[in-house]
Amino acid sequence: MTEAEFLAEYDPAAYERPALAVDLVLLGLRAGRLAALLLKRDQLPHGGRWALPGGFVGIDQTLDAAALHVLQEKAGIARAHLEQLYTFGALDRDPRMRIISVAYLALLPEADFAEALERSAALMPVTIAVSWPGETGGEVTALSPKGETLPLAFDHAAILAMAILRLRGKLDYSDVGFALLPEHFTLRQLQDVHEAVLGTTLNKPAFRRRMLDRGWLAPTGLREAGTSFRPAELYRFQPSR
Amino acid sequence: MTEAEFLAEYDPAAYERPALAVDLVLLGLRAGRLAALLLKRDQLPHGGRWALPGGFVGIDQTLDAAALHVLQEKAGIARAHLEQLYTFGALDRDPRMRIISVAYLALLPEADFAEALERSAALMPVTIAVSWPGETGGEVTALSPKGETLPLAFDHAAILAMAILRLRGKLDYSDVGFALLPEHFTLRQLQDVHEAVLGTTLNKPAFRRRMLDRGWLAPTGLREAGTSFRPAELYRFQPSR
DNA sequence: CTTAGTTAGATGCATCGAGCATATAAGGCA
DNA sequence: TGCCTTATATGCTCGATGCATCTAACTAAG
Repeated sequence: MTEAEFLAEYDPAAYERPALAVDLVLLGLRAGRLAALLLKRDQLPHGGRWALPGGFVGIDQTLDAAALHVLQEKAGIARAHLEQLYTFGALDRDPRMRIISVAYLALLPEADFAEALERSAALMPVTIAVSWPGETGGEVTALSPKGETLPLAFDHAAILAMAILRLRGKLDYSDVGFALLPEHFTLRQLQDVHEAVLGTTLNKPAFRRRMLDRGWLAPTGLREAGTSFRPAELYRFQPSR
Repeated sequence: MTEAEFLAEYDPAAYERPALAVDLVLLGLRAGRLAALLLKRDQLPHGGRWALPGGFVGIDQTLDAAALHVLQEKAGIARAHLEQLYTFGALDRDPRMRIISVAYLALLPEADFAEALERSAALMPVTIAVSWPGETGGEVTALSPKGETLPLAFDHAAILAMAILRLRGKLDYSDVGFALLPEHFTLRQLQDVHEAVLGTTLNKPAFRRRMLDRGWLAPTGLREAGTSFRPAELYRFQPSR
C-alpha cells in the first residue's frame, strides 16, 4: 500500500470527491406502447435537450431515499416501483464536473403515468423506440408525441437503453411486469405489458397458461366493465404464497 | 424547484459529498468449490474482520478503472473478468464516514486464483457457503480453509450474497461461466463450474447437449492429458459468431 | 327476438428441450 | 489381455410451449 493510498484510506476528505447523483428512468405504458417521462433542460449544459429526472444524493440520504426524493420532488409522483439499475461513472458524462450517477428504474401503472403528466406540465411523455430485438442491446431513441426524435442530455440515452435491456431481461422470470399494471387487471392487459416491453407479439394461449401456472395470479371474481364483448376476468398479483 | 435544490444543482461543491469507493468480490474455483479472496483488516473499525479488497474512486478515474486499480494494487492480480454488481449506500455501512460503494464482480480462472494466493500472503481464500437454493437469496458465510466461519467487515456479507445471486442468475443465459475457466477446458470442467456456482449437481448428457447446442464451444482437437482413463476433448470459448 | 361481430377462455395436437438410463469408446494399469 | 474409470452417444419419457380451433359471453344492429 502506497503512502497516497494510506492517506486516502484514512483521510479521504483530503482528496477531491466526485459528486453523486441519482437519475430516474420513469417508465409506463401509454396507448399500449412503452413510454418514459423526461424533463426539458432549460439551462446549459445541454440546454433544450431532454433529461431523466435526477438529483444529488444528500450526505444523510440512502440511495433509495434519494431516488424516492427525486420521484416525489422532481416528478411529482407519490410512489412507484423503484429498483436500482446501474451506476454510470464516465469521466466526461457531465461537462460541469465529475458526477457519478446511480440510475434507478421507476415503473408506473398506466393511470399513474397519465396522472403524473396532468399534475406536472414540465414532464414530457416520450415513446421508446427500440431498434434491437430481444436482449441484444443497442441504441434506443425517444420519440415525442408527434413522432419526432428528441435529443437526450448527457449519457441519458445509454441509461435509457440499459433500462430497457434490464426490464426485458427480468420480465419473464421476475414479477416486475406487475409494477406496470393497476391493482386489478386482465390477462390481456398483462400480455399487452409483456408485448410492449419485449417489442414482440406473444401467443395468447401459451401466455395465459404460463402466467396462470406460475401461481402469481389470484382471480378476484370481478369482471372488467364497459366492453362491447365478453368481459374478461380481473386478476390480482399475489406475491407467490 | 426550491432554492436549496437550485444551489445543489449548480454548486454541489458547497454541499458535503459522500465518499465513493469500489469493492471487489473476487471469485474463483478452488478444489471444485466456489471461493473468494479476502483481506484481513488490521485496523479499526472492524479490525480483525475480513473484508473485500476495495479502494476509493479517484476524481479522474472511471468506476471500471478504479475497480481495475484495486484488482492490481490491492490484490496483485493483473486481469480478471470485471463486471459492475450493485451500489451499496446505507447510511451506516461504514462507521467512519459516509461511503458509497460500487461493488464489482471479479471472476478468475482456477490457476489465476491460485497464483494470486501465492503472490500475496495477505489474501485469504475462503469457501463460500450458500444456505439457500437457486436464486432465492439470503445469507452466505465465508469459511476459512480450516472450516471456521470468518466474520466479515462492514456490509461485505451482503455484497458477497448479492454477488452469488447475480452469478447464479446470469450463469446459464450468459457467458460469465467461461470467465472462471482457463483458455482450454473440458466439458466436465465447465459442468464443475456450473455445479459449484449453482450448488447443485447437473445431469451430464443434458448439460453437454445444452452447451454444445448453444454454439459457444469450439473444439480444439486437443485432448486433456495425464488422466488414467479416457481423455476428454478440450474446448475453447467462442463468443457466439 | 334474432343474429352478427368481437374478444375471452379452453382444448387438442405437434414439437422441442431436458431428465434419465444405458450403451459404447478410449485411455491407464495390473 | 482383461479390468477400471471416465468420456461420449443414443433412445425413451415427460413437461412446457407454439399453434389452430372450438366454445362462451357480451353488445349492437335489424
